[in-house]
Amino acid sequence: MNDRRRPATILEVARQAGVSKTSVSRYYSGERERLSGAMRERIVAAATALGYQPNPMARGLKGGPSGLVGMLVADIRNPFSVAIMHGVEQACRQAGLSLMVCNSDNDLEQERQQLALLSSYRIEGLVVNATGRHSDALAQLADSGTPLVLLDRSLADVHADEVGLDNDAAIDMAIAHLREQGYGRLLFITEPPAQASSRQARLERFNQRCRDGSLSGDTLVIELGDRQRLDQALARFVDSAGDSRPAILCANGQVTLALTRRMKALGYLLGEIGLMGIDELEWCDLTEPGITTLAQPTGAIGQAAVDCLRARAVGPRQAPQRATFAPTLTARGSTQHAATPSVTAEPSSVSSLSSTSETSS
Amino acid sequence: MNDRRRPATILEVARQAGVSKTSVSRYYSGERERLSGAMRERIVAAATALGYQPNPMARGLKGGPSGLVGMLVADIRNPFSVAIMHGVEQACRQAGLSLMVCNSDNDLEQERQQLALLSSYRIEGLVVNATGRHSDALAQLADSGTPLVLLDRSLADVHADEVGLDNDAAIDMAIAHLREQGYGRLLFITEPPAQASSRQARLERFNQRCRDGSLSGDTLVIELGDRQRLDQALARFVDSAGDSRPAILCANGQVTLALTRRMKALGYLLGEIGLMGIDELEWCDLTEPGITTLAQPTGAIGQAAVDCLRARAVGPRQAPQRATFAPTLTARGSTQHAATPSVTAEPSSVSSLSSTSETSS
DNA sequence: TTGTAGGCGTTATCAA
DNA sequence: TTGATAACGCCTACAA
Repeated sequence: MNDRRRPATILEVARQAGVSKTSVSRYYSGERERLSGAMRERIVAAATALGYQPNPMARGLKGGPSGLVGMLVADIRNPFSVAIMHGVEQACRQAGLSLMVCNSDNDLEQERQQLALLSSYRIEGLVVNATGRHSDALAQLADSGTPLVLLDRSLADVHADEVGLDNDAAIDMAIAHLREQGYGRLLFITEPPAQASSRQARLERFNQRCRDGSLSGDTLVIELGDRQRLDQALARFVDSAGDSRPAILCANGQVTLALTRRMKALGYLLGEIGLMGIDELEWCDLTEPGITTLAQPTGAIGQAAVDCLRARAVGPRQAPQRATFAPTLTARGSTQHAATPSVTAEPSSVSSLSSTSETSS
Repeated sequence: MNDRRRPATILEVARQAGVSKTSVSRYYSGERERLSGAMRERIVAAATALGYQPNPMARGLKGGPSGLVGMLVADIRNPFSVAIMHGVEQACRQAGLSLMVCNSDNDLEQERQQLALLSSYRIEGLVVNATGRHSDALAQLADSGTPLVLLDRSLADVHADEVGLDNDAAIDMAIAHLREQGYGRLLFITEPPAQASSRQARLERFNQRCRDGSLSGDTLVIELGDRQRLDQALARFVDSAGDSRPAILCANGQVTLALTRRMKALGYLLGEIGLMGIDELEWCDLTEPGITTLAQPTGAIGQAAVDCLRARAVGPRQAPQRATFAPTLTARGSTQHAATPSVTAEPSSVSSLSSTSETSS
């Protein structure tokens, strides 16, 4: 077939087919209808013989649609990010779009660069899981008209759609479950919320529920690396519980992981001290007695993100939208103390209370 | 600054600076030295005022270096793939290269498309974790001169460097460890090796060691979804052990996960029946009594991949290279039966036998 | 239905 | 040390 070092160009196809560049171009630009049958045949023949494939760079230069969607992820090693990415990808595929992914690794400078790279490739939309700090690059991109979707974050100064978990619902579900299970004293643990709006939202909601209800709750904001402080806080919290049963609510999967580690290491009994986390992790049913989680519907979130992009690509400039999704509760042993007999029989049998209705606010 | 909808072009910068396009181009193409001080100043001034950034598309059209490296991953949801990706990324960053990632989701057609996309963007190199099946697209890309590195796979008909685990060493280390721990009867479980060369290599080595040694071993090739067959095979294996202690060796992280699930569900005692897996997973120390693993040095592997790319970009056409890395053994409770007292004291204290010397074959 | 010509933003060649 | 000009591969008026 194509033995040349360089890929075939439209001109070569045209020559080989004995037609003009224009006709070949038309064939590949969705105007096949306007070509005669004979013309089409000659073109296909020549193109396949030469192994021709349109060069997106040249295409992009001219300003046509690129069929490209970009995704910028803050931390590729976070399983939650990966799950969302997979959702976005499937949605793209279904829509005939290609997805290119960059990882900013929580580095602002990286984010700048990746953003520049992505935007320079004439992407038709960008799905961003921002590092959270203020980013003028992002704002600029949004202003330039590129459809933008913010995942699990909202940036005050950036004009963009937002898709993510219904944080209020999540916190409420968690609290309700923990109280139902007989836990009277709660500790909410989160990484520093800084500019990460979803962390803020969860923290705020928890605090709010502490204030307005009969809830006896406390919060701990902590850098996950600070093992010493975590251990101390843990001990203090457990001691302070008094008659109430203590339970811990983890703001996300990373926190759940860190906390499970520490609790195991310090010999706390899961369930005796309740443990529950936002984000489902593949090992939650493997570590005895199983960890209760609130799973985010990552597929739906990814799909929604792409939907936003496409809507914005077509329609006129609308006000930023916001789509939130309720999580799914999977109750396991970590929120079940000895005095509460029930699902304990089979470790793998879990009660799954799902509520995946879409909401908007 | 730049209020226009469209990003500034080199021509606009040139005009504003009162110089020619060529000079501006030179400034951004690493030929700053050849410009006079005054010229440089005018250019920077104009460029920053306009917020100018070279357009990679136009650059790519002309054929200059793109500073872009592509990575094609077969399964983005596999933590091992993600770990390697992170390694590749860090190496790229260090080398001043940008990385774009595509996921083929184990789909051959997807792989084709992503490949076309990536290659059309004039990437300077491609790191591929192929789906494994024959891919003429890949072969073509390699022939076209794009530096190519195959991760954890080798494709007979593709001319490319290969980087991955030293599979023979890994199997040998695993077997040695298991025997040391007193396990006399071994079962190696793998997903269908089909075209996945590393699976094949591991399987073959295990078989070979069975034949030439006093090793009493068996192998199971299984589709992970087939729970029923897995359970049966498990039961049969355990029954067949007789006097010897049985242990299972998992070919990769996915297998380890599936097997841990089943063993827990079926009530087998980890350690009583040995369990060990290639690939380290974040929960291996969390599920009692801890799972013994052989961790791949993903950072080193990623770095090596990028090194290959760069070497090939500079140097002349060489014969394909092959770099393999030895894994790191982390012994945990799953390969320690009651009769063997030792590390059991502290769950978090693990004995780590590392051997990260690079080898080549 | 088909073809011609010009331009997208950049780099490379050649001349000044 | 600089600048004019011709590609690069494609798309898109416009013309036939």
